[in-house]
Amino acid sequence: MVLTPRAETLLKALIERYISDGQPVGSRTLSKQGGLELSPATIRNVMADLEDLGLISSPHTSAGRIPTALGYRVFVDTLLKVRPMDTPEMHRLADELAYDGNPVHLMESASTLLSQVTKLAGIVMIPRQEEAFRQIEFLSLSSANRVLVILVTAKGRVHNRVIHTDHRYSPAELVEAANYFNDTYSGRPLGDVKRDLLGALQRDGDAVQRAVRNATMMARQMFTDEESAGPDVVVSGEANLLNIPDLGDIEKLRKLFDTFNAKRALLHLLDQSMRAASMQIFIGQESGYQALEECSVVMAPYQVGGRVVGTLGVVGPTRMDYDQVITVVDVTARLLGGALSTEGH
Amino acid sequence: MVLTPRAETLLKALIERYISDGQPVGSRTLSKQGGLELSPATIRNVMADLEDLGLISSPHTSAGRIPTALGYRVFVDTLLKVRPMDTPEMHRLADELAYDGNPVHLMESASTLLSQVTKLAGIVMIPRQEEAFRQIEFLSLSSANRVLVILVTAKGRVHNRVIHTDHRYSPAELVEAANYFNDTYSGRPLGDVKRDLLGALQRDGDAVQRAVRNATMMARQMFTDEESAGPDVVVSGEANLLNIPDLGDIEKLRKLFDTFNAKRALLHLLDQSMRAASMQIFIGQESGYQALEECSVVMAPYQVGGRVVGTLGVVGPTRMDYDQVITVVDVTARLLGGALSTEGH
DNA sequence: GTTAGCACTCAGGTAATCAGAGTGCCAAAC
DNA sequence: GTTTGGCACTCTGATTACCTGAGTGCTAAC
Repeated sequence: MVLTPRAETLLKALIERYISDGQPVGSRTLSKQGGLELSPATIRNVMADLEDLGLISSPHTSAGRIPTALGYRVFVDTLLKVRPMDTPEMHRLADELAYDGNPVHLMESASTLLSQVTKLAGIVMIPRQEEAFRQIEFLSLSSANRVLVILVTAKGRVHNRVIHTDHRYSPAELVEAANYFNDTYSGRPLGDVKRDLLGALQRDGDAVQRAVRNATMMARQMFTDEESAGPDVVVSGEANLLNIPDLGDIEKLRKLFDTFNAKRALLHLLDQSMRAASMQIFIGQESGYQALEECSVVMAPYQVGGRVVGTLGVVGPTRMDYDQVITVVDVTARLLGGALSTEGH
Repeated sequence: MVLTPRAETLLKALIERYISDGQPVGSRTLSKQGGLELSPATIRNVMADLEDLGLISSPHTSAGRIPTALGYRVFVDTLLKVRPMDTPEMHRLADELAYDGNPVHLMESASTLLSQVTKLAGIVMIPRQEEAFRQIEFLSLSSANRVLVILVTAKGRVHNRVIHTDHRYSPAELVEAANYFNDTYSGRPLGDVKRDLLGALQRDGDAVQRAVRNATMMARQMFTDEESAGPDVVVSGEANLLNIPDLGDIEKLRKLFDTFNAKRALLHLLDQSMRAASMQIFIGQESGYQALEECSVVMAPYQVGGRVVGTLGVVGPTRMDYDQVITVVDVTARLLGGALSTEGH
């Protein structure tokens, strides 16, 4: 599929017009504002070619043409020259990203930012990275037989949990238990630690010292159904999608909202985007999900210290302002990565 | 406004019919299945009376009648005999309420439960109660100059935060600081503690011992912009509302979704419900919020140990199945209270 | 290759018509 | 006096017919 330069500019003009108007675009309209000086008739010829190539189509005989998914694809891949965002605008965005030290809040803030600027739905994935064990502490609570277990990971994330014990431990016992644990497992991935603990269940002999047994027992409770769940997703601005006439069919909207709630499909897309390590755009059915068939998804991974740690993006109707969305997603990804790397270390 | 018994049963029949059908109800329909043996003409007479009282109205001359907000009010207050839920059904609900020890998960679970059973939107408020201080611990992290502050409240909730210090503290210093703090503030409300800390800023003289100064400084960081925010709200099942033909106007839906996101209106309603200490029902504009004008809200507070600690409910169209919703909300409130009070104590 | 002209198609709006559902009211029946 | 049957009236919603405007494809001329 090779397009003449003229066909290209025509296609570009048509798509841009359609994106801004939402109406099928006819030859006359294009002839007047398309930039190139051609009569409607000529334009009709070119449009017929474009239709043969599957880039545009007409909803019915006597309406103008609208881009197909393939048309958008070509537009996005080869016609769209994304202009870099000017610095003042970028600073404005950066200011919106409130960082209060809590990474989850930061993600939420990024998601709202995306949805507010684009007027579409913003999504941000918070990956639960496989972290390494750093330190565990057992803290006796003043009420009987309860111990607070605090787990600090190598990245400085803190998990805690109150567990019930069969008897009251002395502070000394607790310290001893913690020491054993910290010596043994420091630096090991959490997954390993967990596996070990479950294995320990079996080989607990009488031979093992009490401190070890105590530590094992308490730590095991800590790890039991600790949210080992998958990564988490923040979605915001779904309500924006209600505004969009393209998604007129309420049934489609419903499916979309269900998808947002289920989040499985989103996770999959986000995951793909993680791997891709650069911006990805899914147009229409390209995402492979029925509910997203009339939607496009623009996603970009964000990095901290050169490593991809998560991904974010925007979901909207196929007819979205790709130009704007792409820059905003790109910039937000960079800003988010930047904000995260200023996190204490 | 006093209704004859006949008018009452008629109103009841009409509303029940309208709730299940969604169509304006005419005299013929009512004559056939209304329970009472009357001709359409008679029924028309009674209906005219009901209309004069403002309990029902007709969308236009030749449609049947539909209940007004006032009509629903009377229906709910005096006509509806809510039957208690049967125990097997109740157990089924109880099973849905998964309690994994995390109260927030429990609330989310309750909200989903509400929305799934009623097919409407469920809301649960998680009040940030004013808690009392119980215990604070400072834990030296292996990386330089970072201390993990752990705060345990009287109710056993744990907050933690990593703070940066100007120099490295020895374990002994940390213990000393914690001891000072625990001795001084044990049992005091968190608000007091916070106030004290901010005050301490001023009267920090050289006279004060080092341990005290250290403790104050670290604890102050802990309390700084600790989410002192208001209570939190969990909303789920909003997507259910997309299904409902009553809210046909997409603009209204949008407003509703915006309201859910903003949550301010909800908080206010929930707050009212907290005070009321028994179930409350807002029909149509009774809630006082524009966005909820075509909605009803059914809320009930839930209690732990006889004290109201939060409130939950359902939002749906004015034309909702009040009978079902009321029992479900009631039962869920009791279940949630029950589940919460099995929480360790 | 480009353009003007022309016949053709189709969606969407407007108006007219019609059936169905329901009401209000009056007079007769109970 | 309450209830009922009957009848004229009203209004919605569906169906149909019609018309206009926008747009196309094709052909022939430039």
